[in-house]
Amino acid sequence: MEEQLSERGKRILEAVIEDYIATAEPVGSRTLTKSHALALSPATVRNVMSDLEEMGFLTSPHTSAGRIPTDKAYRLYVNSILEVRNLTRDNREEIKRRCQLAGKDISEVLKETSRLLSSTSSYMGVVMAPRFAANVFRQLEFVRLSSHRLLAILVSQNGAVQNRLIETDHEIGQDDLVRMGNYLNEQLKGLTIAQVRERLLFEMKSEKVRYDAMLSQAIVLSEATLKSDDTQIFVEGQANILEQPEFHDAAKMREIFRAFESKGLILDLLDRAMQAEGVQIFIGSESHLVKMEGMSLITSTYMTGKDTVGVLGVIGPTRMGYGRVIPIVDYTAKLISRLLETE
Amino acid sequence: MEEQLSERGKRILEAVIEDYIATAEPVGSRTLTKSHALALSPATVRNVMSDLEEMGFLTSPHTSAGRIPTDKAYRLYVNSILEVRNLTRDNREEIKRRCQLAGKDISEVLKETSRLLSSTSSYMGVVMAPRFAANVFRQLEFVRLSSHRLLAILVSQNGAVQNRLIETDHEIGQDDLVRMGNYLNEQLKGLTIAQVRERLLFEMKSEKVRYDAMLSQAIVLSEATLKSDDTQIFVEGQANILEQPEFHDAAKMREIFRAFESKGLILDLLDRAMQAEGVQIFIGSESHLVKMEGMSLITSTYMTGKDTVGVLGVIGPTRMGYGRVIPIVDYTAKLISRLLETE
DNA sequence: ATTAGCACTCAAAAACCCAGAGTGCTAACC
DNA sequence: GGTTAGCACTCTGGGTTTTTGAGTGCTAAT
Repeated sequence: MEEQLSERGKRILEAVIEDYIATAEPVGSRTLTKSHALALSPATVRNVMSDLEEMGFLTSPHTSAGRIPTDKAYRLYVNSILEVRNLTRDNREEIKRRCQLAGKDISEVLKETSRLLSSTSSYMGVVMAPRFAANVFRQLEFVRLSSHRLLAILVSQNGAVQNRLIETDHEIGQDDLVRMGNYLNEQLKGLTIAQVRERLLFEMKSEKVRYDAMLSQAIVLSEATLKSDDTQIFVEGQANILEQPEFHDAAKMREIFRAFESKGLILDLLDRAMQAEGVQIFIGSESHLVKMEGMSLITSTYMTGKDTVGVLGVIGPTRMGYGRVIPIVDYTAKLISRLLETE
Repeated sequence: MEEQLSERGKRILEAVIEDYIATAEPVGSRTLTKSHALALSPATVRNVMSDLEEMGFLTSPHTSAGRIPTDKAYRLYVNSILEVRNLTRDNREEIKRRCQLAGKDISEVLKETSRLLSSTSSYMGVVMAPRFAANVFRQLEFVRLSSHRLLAILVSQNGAVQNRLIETDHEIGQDDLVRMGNYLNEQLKGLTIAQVRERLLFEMKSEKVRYDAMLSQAIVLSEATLKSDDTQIFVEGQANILEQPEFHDAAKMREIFRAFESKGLILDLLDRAMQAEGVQIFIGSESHLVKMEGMSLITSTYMTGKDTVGVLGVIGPTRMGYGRVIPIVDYTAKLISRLLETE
């Protein structure tokens, strides 16, 4: 059944996919012979297309329309037919220009990166901030806001900052805070955030801490700081998606927006993408998420030094310009990695 | 020309508005007499409606459709007809429950507030973070990330945090940073952020600093930290807007999303809303922004202590449930003010 | 002043028709 | 054999026409 795909079959499949990517319309034998210079008659093409349909690479929405590629076809396409174009110099320049971290908040940089991805690809950009837990602890700082309220600021090696408001039962003076801070910073130096957490839980039970009210207070506070590691995700350029003809229909639009409103869905996907290093492509139903039907995701991980710390990418319709977008994602990820290098 | 509106006229106008709010369909004399128990025949109602149209309170999209309220009508409605309902206990409880700042990032709290506004109103929630420049300086902290890169963390009185990555030319040691920090914190205590900035620019030129390389370095660094006060705005629940029948049409949807993509538009509006204290309502074209045609904005300022520091609200179609939404916005703003109190 | 009655209007929905793009099949062709 | 021309058939989308029904404005009666 699964007979080998002939060279000609491939060529025609490619042509169909490219036509469909360009027009978003089902493509028929006739149009195909015209737009692509295949030295074949429509009738022949029809036969081949019929075969491709049988093999599961094409479907027709109804009997007398043209045919559209299936997810399986896209998969084949990106795996073995597509040749990735190089980025133009302009593109590269623009990306470099807009990924500049000096003088900015780190999350601001990531948001800008997301915006950048969206505007250069003209689909949706998505960036997942470095997972905090995997980062290396750098410094913990307490700032007293009022008698019962203080602010904990946690800084990681690569410059990511998290802060938490903390309400305390007892009054705490500024000098207490400084002492606590010093103690903790000493203790926790060089650990990853996840390790820090373990350490704190462990210390909570130790003899020494048990008899020092202030220390135990400090531990409790920093524990509070660490829990709830809500990973930040930046999704930008949703309006771009609305431009795509396949989503012109209002109901579909709404569905998509609802889906992306809670970041949970994307988080799942990106988490999965982080398992492997480098560029990855999820096509439509491959993600096994119903909501992602008709959409593809191109991601790449980025790193600081040797550790994969995050992932970024582009979400668009399955019918997206893979050849154009893949290098954008790839290059951007590499650039971010370079920027985040701790030297 | 501008004759006085009769009592009956008001009653009917109210009925029209309420019907239109409920159905989003032009309302005719017949339907009106049925839904609202007016002891009048359709014909009479027609006459009155005709008068209202002449006075500019109603328009008809075409001759044989019902009528819809104009912006002017909404204005009259919210000013002198509408009676604001009280919040239900449930509503109040939910708002309280979800506005909880302990253990969270301050911007996380604001984002959640925005989400809350959107979900309780079922329109779009919007929150503008406290304008940083107006805040009172609390602490400035430098963290050394690597030999040429450091992180400046600026904390304001109410717990808002901004941080910036800074690249330096010369190498700077950790102890230098501590000394700089101490010096600056001493100097800048109690000033507003805006004043801090002025002060720094002034100090840059002073004799004392000119001859102390380290100090001048510190000044330059903190200047870098302060510039670009990008006010954060949180807009949530855009998908809610898509649910509204008046935006079912795809082109309109896209337009709205494009408009809100750059936060500039909203920023303008919110800035204006911040001029006056308390709840404010902008109806459709009143905002003089073409993009806001067909949309209304209900805002309220919130404060820490006696100072107005930010503004939050709900954006929806002009045809929105004012009576329901106004108290939501009002209550939320008050709650946030309470939470931000420095004690 | 109010209302019943009536002729008139208009947009939206339904019904209808037609052209065009596409298919599958068969038979001829190289 | 693979390829192609020819043909009958199918379906969708777009345009036109018809119908329907809610709504209006006016006039005349209450």
